[in-house]
Formats: sequence, structure tokens, C-alpha cells
Amino acid sequence: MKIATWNVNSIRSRLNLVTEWLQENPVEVLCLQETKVVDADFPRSPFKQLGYHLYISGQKSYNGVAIFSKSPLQDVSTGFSPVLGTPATEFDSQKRVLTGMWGDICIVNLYVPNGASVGSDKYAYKLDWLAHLRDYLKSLLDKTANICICGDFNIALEDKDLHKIPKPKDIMASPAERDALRQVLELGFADAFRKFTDADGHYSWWDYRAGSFPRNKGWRIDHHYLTPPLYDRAIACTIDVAPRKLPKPSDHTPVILELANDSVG
DNA sequence: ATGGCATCTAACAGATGA
Repeated sequence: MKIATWNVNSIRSRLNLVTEWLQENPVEVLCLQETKVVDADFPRSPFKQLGYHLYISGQKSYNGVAIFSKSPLQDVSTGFSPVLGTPATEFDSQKRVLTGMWGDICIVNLYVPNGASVGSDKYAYKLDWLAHLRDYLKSLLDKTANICICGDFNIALEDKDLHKIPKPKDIMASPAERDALRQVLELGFADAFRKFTDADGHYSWWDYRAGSFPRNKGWRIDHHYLTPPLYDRAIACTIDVAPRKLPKPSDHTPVILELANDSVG
């Protein structure tokens, strides 16, 4: 059983790419980020025809998350406020969080803020958002032991997760961003991808500019983080670079987690 | 190297992304 994550940079611009990828890769669950469309205009029918249930939280122009699932999800919610209450509502105007129960697994689909540049207002927002994410997940952990958080984290946690040695002011690799993410992970999450390899050179995002992809000047910023029961069940985590090679690609490419079947089935 | 490119919009230039 496979759970994939893919920042598609506009679901409408990537409609054919995503449907064709799903035909080749009929994953049980696909978490999408940067759908960039209001729910009313989301192109539902191509994915329903492929047998998916659709859960969508979109907004105009920016952000937007969605989950496609072969089987229905339960207890689907959007944003932080269903768990954290009104103090978190200010964060929920940007559609970045979509959570649902897939059997006994809680799937949290995230589009972490980009942060613009170190020291900017958006950078402060990103750090604040990650602190709220920590509180959100801490509460979820009171309810369920099986949590898979996945999505576009806009953070490369270690230097081997990007093509160069980052400077402290490099967005997505700055010390404060990494610390904020580590504080989230310290709740009890582990990187599924790093269960299988310590090697560098594996990336999920390449800048459109300056020939970054053919030069493999990329970053690994799309992740699956798992609680211990799920981490134990992980049998593969792979990055599929094929869609990045096609015409009109997203700047991100899919990452696929494979879990062993639960003993319950 | 603040470029390079791609997406969106009561668009046709400017904001945003990472």
C-alpha cells in the first residue's frame, strides 16, 4: 500500500501529467499541494474516473491541498483550528493542512509556508506556523498512534538533502527553520526516506531556472514523517523523477511511501 | 550573481514561489 505526495504547482496546469502518472502509479493515497484553485473549480471528474475519492481544501491563486484516496477517508478536517481552536484560525485562511483517517492511519497532508527570505515577515510566519504545527500534532498524538505527515515542507533538514553546502541565510536550510522542524519531529516522527538510504544526491524539487534539473541542483524538501508503528511498517520510500523530465512539469516530483500491509488487513 | 522560469490574476505587470 502506497502513500504518495506531490506538489503539483497548479492542478489545472498539471491535469494531464497527474492523471497519466496515476494510471501508471495507482497509489492508494495521493497527497497534493499547491493546487491553486478554489474547490468549486477543482477538476474532479478525471480523478473520480480513476477510482479515487477526493478531499479538497483550496483557495484562489495560492496554496491549496488535496487528498485522493482509493478508499474513503474518515474524520476529514482542514487547518489547525479544528484541533487547536480559535487561536489558530488566523493560520487557516491559507489552505495548507488537510487531515483524514485512512483506516487506522491518520494522514496529515501539509504545505508548509515557503518563507520567502530569512528575516522577512513570511519567514517569521513560517516559523510561527511550524510552532503551531507542533502543537497540532501533539494533540493528534493523544488520539492516535499511527500518524503519517507528508507534503511539501519547504525545508531540507540536513546538508545532504541539497546540492550545495547551504549558507545560514539560505531559505529552506536556515538553522531556525531546521530547528523548528526538528522540534516537530521530536514529538516522535522519523523520516521514512532516511530509513532506506543515507546517501546524498536524492532530491524532490529543482528550480525551474538555470537548468537546475539537468544539472541535478536540487533539494529534498518533500517528506513523509512517521510515528514508530508506521515507521516499522515502511518497506520503501522512493522519489520518482520521471514526471520532472516531461514537458511542462511541476518543479516538484512525487515521493512514494510503501507500507507493509497491517496484520489486521 | 537578485539572474534564471513558471503560475496566477476583475491579468497584459506584478506578486509569489523556493
